[in-house]
Amino acid sequence: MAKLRASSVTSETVSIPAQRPRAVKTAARREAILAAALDEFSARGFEAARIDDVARRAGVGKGTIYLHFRDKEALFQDLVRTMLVPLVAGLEAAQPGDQPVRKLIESFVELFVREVYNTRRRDVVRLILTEGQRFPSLAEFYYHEVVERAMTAMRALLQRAVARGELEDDTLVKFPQLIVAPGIVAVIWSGLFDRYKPIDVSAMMHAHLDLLFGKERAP
Amino acid sequence: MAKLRASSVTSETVSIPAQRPRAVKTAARREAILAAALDEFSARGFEAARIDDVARRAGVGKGTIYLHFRDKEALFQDLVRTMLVPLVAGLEAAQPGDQPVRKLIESFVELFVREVYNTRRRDVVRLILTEGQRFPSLAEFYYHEVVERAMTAMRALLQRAVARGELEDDTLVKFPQLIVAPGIVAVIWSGLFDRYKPIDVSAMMHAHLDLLFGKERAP
Amino acid sequence: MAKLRASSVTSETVSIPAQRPRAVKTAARREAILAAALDEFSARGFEAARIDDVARRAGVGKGTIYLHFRDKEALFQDLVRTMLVPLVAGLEAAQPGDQPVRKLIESFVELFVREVYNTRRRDVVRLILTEGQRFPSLAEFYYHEVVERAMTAMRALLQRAVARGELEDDTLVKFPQLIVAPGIVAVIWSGLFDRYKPIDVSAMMHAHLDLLFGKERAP
Amino acid sequence: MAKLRASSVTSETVSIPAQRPRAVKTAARREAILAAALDEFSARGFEAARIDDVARRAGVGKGTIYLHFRDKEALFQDLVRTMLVPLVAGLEAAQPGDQPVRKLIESFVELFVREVYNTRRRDVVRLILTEGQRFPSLAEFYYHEVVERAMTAMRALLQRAVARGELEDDTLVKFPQLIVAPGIVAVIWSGLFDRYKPIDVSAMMHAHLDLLFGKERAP
DNA sequence: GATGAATGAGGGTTCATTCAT
DNA sequence: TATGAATGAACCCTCATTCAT
Repeated sequence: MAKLRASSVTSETVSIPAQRPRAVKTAARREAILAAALDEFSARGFEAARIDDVARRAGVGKGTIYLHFRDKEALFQDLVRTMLVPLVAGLEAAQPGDQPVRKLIESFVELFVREVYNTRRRDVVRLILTEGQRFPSLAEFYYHEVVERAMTAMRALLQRAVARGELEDDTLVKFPQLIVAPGIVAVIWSGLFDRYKPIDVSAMMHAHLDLLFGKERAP
Repeated sequence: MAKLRASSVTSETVSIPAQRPRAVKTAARREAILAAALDEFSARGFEAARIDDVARRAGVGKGTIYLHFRDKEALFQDLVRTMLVPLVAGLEAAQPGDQPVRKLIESFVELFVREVYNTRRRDVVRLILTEGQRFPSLAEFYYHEVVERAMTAMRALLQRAVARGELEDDTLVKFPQLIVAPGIVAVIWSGLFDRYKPIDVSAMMHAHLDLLFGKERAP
Repeated sequence: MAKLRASSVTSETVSIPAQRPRAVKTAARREAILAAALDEFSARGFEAARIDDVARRAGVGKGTIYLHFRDKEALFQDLVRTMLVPLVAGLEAAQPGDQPVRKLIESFVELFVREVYNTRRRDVVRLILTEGQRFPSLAEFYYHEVVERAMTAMRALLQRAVARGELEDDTLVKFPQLIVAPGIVAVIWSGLFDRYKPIDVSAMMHAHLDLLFGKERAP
Repeated sequence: MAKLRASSVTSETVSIPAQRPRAVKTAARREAILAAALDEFSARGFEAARIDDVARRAGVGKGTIYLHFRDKEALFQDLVRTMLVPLVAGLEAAQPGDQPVRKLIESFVELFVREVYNTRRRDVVRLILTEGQRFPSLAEFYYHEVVERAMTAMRALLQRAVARGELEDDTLVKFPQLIVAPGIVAVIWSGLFDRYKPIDVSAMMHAHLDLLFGKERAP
């Protein structure tokens, strides 16, 4: 599981307003803008979010945003890419080793819960799901850089599970989306219905794995 | 399966500009506006959609829209409710009879594919998923009127399946969302990635059922 | 004083929806529209008043208004002329006889209070004062048909008062507006400040006459 | 009379587009907008005036207006208050000294003619008279801040005139509005009828004073 | 670099007017 | 004659983007 560590992913902004080299201050500003943009885009959607509010929230002038991002759309796309690409990198670095496939997938699920669902990245993922259609280049990027690669990796893994007898047949190999479907649903659900009925992602996803792989024996 | 027919749902507008009573023409106009609105909202999202374009597409003057809907948001919400509520009614009318639960769920899945996924209603569902967060009243309506009721019905059904021995345990009873998750994912996917890799919902959902209930014996 | 009666001025609408000759019904409708228009124009001003509200208030369809008046402005101008012209006619019919001038002017003041200030005509006068500037043709009409004629008549009267020794000099002959100024002010005041401090026009105008002509001996 | 000087009131905008601190330019812009707004509101009335025209006339972009004023109504109300409040302050600073009351009132009349009637403030006053009814908060402000205070001051003055024997009785004390009535009428008249018969306010108001206080002996 | 005042295209909404019924 | 659904010009206001300071 340690192998699935997404190391470079925990970039939390720390602001020490003391004397720092220009480059550092610039980078910090960029981070502040991205964080503010995530807040605003998540709360109101891409179109309704106002650059003015992003600036205010980031504590910078409106013009400053345009020093870092060409326009509103670039800010949006950079935001999405900046916050998800490192994660994907982490994913690809994962070494199957010789564990049972189910364990690996469980690790993956836990990584998702820990590093995505329980962080701001959940909002980024939700933005892709909700706004992606209006940004074909983003959808394309995300498809080729994330979805396709993840599915390929997944398929290899699942194929191995079939070969090992961990899975009865190759149904999942054909539709690896089924593995992540509950995660997607949880992200959507949390945006729409959490106030009415919060969802326990971790429990749901493990239940899901039980259904796919058979119930785990109690430890 | 016939019992899951959603009969009154196929209202397609046909325009014969001949002599028709005014009421009919007015209703037809309303339908045209709703259809155009669905197109525009789906293509660009709520915020970016322009009333002007809806009007043009519907073949009416801009002011006419305001004779039928208080404002842009009312148009959006009416659209969503108008197109989904009849379906829910159909769902609730479904009689379990004495069929195996799996058959019932298959019927449900097929109804979804036929009456939602393969129709304009897929776009309506997608609009809820993508815009619902910005319309709390819509999310609330949809949660109480559709999600909650559907989950309750589902749970009863699944409970019966457990009692009958059709399901090994009550995992699904706890997370009935898992039944529909692939459907949700398919709706999202079709908006984002269909151009890169179209998805076969029906096959995926049946594969999903195979995983949950065990593979069906070949017919 | 009886000579200043403005007889044909009390046209209050009475609606008997029974069988009436067409012409009568048409005229009644016109009256209803004018009455409604006065309400709306007075309450909101010419620009802000909506034809729709006038129609609703008059109990007719919106289109009906256009059967009686060319457009919104014609409605406004007809309204003003319809309700004031008969009054002016009454004024001109006044015969000085041989009464003291002060008595005549008092009669005039009382006519104003009774037939203008205490009736809907006050609102008409206010509309002229507040909207007249934007309707040059109305201002012109009103100047030539009412103001100029009234001033000429007034001047003749005042000249006589000077000749008779009822007035010390010809100051008022030069500025007959001074006679009516308090009436104008009262009309304006009643629209702006009556809720804070209602004004007693009659008392104020008689006080004004006392100042101009000397205090009347107690009766 | 010098005591009634309304000194800080003659702020005419002078534009030297040279190097000026931003604050100055911003203030100048605000003034330009107010001046343009007065033109447009006076010419067409509040409702009919277009923000676009105000902007064009002020030589600024449309959006600029909204940097200075919340909306059209705020622009209107700020305009009225900005241009009259300093004057009222001037009024209140007036010291009666020991002059005859008539002299004081003459000074006041002359101040009105000089600083109101012969300036743009006449248009502001006219706007209050013609639009005030539709802006209750403005009417209220104006009543409490100007009318009421002015009337109180006036009454004190007139009371003194009675005590000194300058006035025969307290008629004017009861209706101090009679003092200013000709001024109000002149403002209205100038908007409606000046093109047909211009009015000599100063002469009219002095004639009015003659009538109230008795004719002045030639100097 | 950083700012925020200024801009003006754009879009939601209103409402006078028309005209088919 | 009477109606009110339909229209679209008009207009207020917002907000992404620019640029002088």
